[in-house]
Amino acid sequence: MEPTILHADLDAFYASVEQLMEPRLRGRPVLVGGGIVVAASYEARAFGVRAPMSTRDALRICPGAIVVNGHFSEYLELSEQVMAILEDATPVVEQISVDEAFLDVSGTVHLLGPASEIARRLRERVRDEVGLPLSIGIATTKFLAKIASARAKPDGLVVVDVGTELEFLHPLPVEALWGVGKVTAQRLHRLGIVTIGELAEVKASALRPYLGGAAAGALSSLSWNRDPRRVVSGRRAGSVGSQQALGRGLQDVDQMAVVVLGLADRIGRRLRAKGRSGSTLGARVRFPGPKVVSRSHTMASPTASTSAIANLGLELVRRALEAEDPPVTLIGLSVSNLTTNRHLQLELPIDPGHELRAGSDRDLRRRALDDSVDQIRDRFGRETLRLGAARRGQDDDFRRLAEKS
DNA sequence: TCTGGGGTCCTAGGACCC
DNA sequence: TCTGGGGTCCTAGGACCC
Repeated sequence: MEPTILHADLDAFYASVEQLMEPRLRGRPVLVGGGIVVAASYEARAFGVRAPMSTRDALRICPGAIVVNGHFSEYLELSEQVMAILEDATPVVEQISVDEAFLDVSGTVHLLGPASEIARRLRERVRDEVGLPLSIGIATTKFLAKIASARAKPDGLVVVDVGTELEFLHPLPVEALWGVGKVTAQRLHRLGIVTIGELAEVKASALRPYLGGAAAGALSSLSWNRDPRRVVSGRRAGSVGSQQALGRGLQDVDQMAVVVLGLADRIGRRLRAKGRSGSTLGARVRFPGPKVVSRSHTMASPTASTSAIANLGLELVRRALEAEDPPVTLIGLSVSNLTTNRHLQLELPIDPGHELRAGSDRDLRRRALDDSVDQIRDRFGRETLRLGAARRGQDDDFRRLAEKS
């Protein structure tokens, strides 16, 4: 029997896309980012460049590198193409970021052949049809498949056969485990635990005082390749946020208000484009050094309105300033406790096609929008406050539809 | 040590309800 | 009035991931 959980991971995704779009970058060290390196091509990694590293440091160790700004909409587009190919192998695809997904092929192996054969064909298709290198790991559990794909890079395939999992896992350093970062690794090292095999020797109850209950239990299980998480398709985001670093920092609350308005605008647009609203608003304010203060507030009803997010956001930032003095080096806002706007989804199917085609004409778009508001009014008998928010959301969606047609 | 921006999950205390 | 236990929600902070 073969393992059937795949972890597919595009290699150095952003940098690979840049090399795909710009032939002169191929075979050369490429850094994507501005102040810091967001992604580095394998040619740059050979010099020791890692993300996130300041571009200055990266150029010092890799002087020949070419720095490019990201093309994020292109990344999204290619990501969607790749995900579509993955979905040909099984409907059970769980996308966990732009460049990564889990697949469970247990339901399709009888049609498409063994998992390793499915993986080989997926890699080939992504290479031929999209032009990007894809690495795949295959194992009996999610986290082991992820470790396997990391070992497969660059541009490879690694299968951890049934029965050989612990042999594969135990010699690896604890940092290879999903969920072990710098802090946890240090705590484990202090206990004399360096490899996953050594971790497996220790009972979860003995780790608990150092790592907390959840982490102790989870890591202990993982060290024995016990990972009950299923591959789940169609996950939806639980929060939408935006943040902005402020260089040396802002002193003036009025200047902070401008930043907050910009963040609220971005978040509001994205929420409305997704047809969602949220009822909890959180603000994160960073001060020089490692000091971060967060404040949050839960509203009586969800919103996707830019002005509501901006007003409450500014209030939360003010409250954070009671705990610490400026300068403020970063402000972040995020909306969570998301719900889906049913009004919006209910009304979207109407199709005044001829009006949408005239998408550049703002008035025509508005009229199409007002038509749908009338329909909502008919159906619900009144125009509620919630409806106001949904209407603005439709504006974004209509614009997208208009641009497509 | 900081440099970015997008997220998830966990912990712990307090308020509140039954 | 106090004692007890169980559960949910909210808030603040932290670790981690890509």
